[in-house]
Amino acid sequence: MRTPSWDSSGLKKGTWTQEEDRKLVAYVTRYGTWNWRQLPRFAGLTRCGKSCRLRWLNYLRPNIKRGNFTEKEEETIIKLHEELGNKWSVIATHLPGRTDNEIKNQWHTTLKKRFGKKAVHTKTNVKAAKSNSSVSNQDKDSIQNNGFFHEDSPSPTISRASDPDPLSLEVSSIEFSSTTSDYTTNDNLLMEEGFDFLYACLEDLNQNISTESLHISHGTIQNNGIENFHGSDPMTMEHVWAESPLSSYNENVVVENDDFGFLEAIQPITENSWREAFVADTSLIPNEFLVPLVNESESYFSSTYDARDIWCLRDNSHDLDVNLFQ
DNA sequence: AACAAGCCCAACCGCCCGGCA
DNA sequence: CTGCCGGGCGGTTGGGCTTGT
Repeated sequence: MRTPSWDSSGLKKGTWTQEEDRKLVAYVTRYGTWNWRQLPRFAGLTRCGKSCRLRWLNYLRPNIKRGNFTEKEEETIIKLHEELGNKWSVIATHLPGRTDNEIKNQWHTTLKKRFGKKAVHTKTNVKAAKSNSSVSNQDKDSIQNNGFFHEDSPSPTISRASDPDPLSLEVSSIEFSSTTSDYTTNDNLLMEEGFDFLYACLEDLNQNISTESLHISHGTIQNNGIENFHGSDPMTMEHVWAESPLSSYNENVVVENDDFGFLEAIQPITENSWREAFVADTSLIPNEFLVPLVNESESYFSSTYDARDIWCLRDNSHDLDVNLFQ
């Protein structure tokens, strides 16, 4: 779309490349979106945080539904737009898998012309929509929590029986059931070329996950060279887990295979999780999923990266930006 | 085939709001 | 109370794509 360019501060703008997408996906699936502004630096991206956030929310996150809008979806948009006005994010909560941006585009490009004259909304009903909106915070959270649907949310699990877009990034094979908190695979899983690494992991994950009980197999976490960012005492996994944004979700999920520990991050996180101290537990990171911090010239998924190199955790741990952990 | 016009949508921009110190 | 920070949101735009001539 937009021609890549750089602004005065050296940040890249314009169309995202596949490589940038890979970096962002790899980083967010492992670490979540703890702080959008800081994230690009640690994900090896020369983008502003806002741009990363937008790219993730509108394009890369799981459960994004792409392709043409169905008649039913269009009806819903028209109806809700009559009711709510340009509250695209609110409307989006009624259309699982659709982003506010996509709905907005659909309205401006197609629906407005067809129904715009009919669906004139007044200031009054917009106001009413604001104060009386039937969309609860929970509904909003369900679509905003890192792009994942809250397990308590009424939002349905997304199924994509119709018009799948072969180019879409469907990581929707992970379905957060409202009752069992388990994973199920979706035979229709489609991955864009270049993301098969996630596909492969999801398959393996499915084989290695038990839903019976919570079981943490890790022992005491070493400080890994990061000192005092979370207290001076060595932390136990229980502490991390208790403080983890994941702790309130999918507590029945057991990751038996540490190799896929990074996929824990693909689960919903609490609203404030990004504000919490960032814990870089590199012991769980398979090298091939690490995102390089410094050297961008090499392959990002190369096994040549050592976790401690990535996070500057060897002898030069003092190089680590300690502000990140404050 | 070549060109123009319009369509479409990813991405950007600027403002707003909530949380926090 | 106030100012700062960071995410959310709605409006707008750039440019590739499609369609019409």
